[in-house]
Amino acid sequence: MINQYKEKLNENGLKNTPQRLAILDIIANEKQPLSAEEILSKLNISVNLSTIYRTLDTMAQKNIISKLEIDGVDRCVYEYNREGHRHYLICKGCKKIVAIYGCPLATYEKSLEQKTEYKIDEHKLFIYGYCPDCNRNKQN
Amino acid sequence: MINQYKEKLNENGLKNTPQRLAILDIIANEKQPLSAEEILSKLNISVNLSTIYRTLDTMAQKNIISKLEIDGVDRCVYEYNREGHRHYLICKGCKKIVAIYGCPLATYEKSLEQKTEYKIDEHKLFIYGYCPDCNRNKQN
DNA sequence: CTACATGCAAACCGTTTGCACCCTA
DNA sequence: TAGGGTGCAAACGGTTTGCATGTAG
Repeated sequence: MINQYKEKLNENGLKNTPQRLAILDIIANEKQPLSAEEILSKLNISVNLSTIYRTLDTMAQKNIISKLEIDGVDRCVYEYNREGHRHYLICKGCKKIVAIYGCPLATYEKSLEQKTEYKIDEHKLFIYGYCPDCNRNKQN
Repeated sequence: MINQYKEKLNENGLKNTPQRLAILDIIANEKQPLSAEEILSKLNISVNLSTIYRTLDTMAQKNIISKLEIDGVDRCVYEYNREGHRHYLICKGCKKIVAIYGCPLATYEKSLEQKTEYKIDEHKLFIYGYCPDCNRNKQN
């Protein structure tokens, strides 16, 4: 597992450092996107916040992870780049962010490209609501 | 036109001030979402930036306008609430934001609600690409 | 006349940066 | 041992806030 990370870094011309391995380990094992502070709090070794930001930026540039700025969420979150296009389900109560795989928009995108004459290359879909827990609490 | 704005403010229990009318006038006559600074630069009268932010917040709370934070765009933009659900087409070149009416996601949302057991009440779709102008320039 | 609005300046806060030191390859 | 990586502290920049003053109703 650690060796996978080392290879991932090597492939991308990044040096292996304990900080990078620790950050990569956390983000690769987390299903939900995490903020820099959340990563900090999950680290077993001490890493400076600015190092975390720099590491995340670097990895995002190498397409190892993705950086997300979500409307209604006050800080950037970062997520390991797994296979497959995905969208996000955001709980307005607890702010939990869940990735959703599969996408209903491929043909829509094509038709939009024709209509608008834009060269479309990407889209981001964020779905908002209340998770079962928060929804239950709202009722009370 | 000005009277429409006055009524809109009255309806929502907001006092009529020259600042509010001027801001409302600009945002209601603009098809693209605007940032606070852009509104400032379009104003004919002098209004303090913090007043602009406060006015926009107030109007957003009253549902007169919407506040948008878009991934890849560094500041908040605000838009007059017209009829109809809409999405946004963002040019990665010039950062221009265009609203798109019509939505292909109604049935998808329903199915997702069943699958996830979330109470879904909203979604935001941002489509990224290059506008005809920027696309042409990219080729050169 | 009073409660809400505004202007101004300072604070906020997540993120970025400059620089000296460190350590991987 | 050279060049990238890290820690620390300070800067950044869009947005927010406290407070004194202004003004709509």
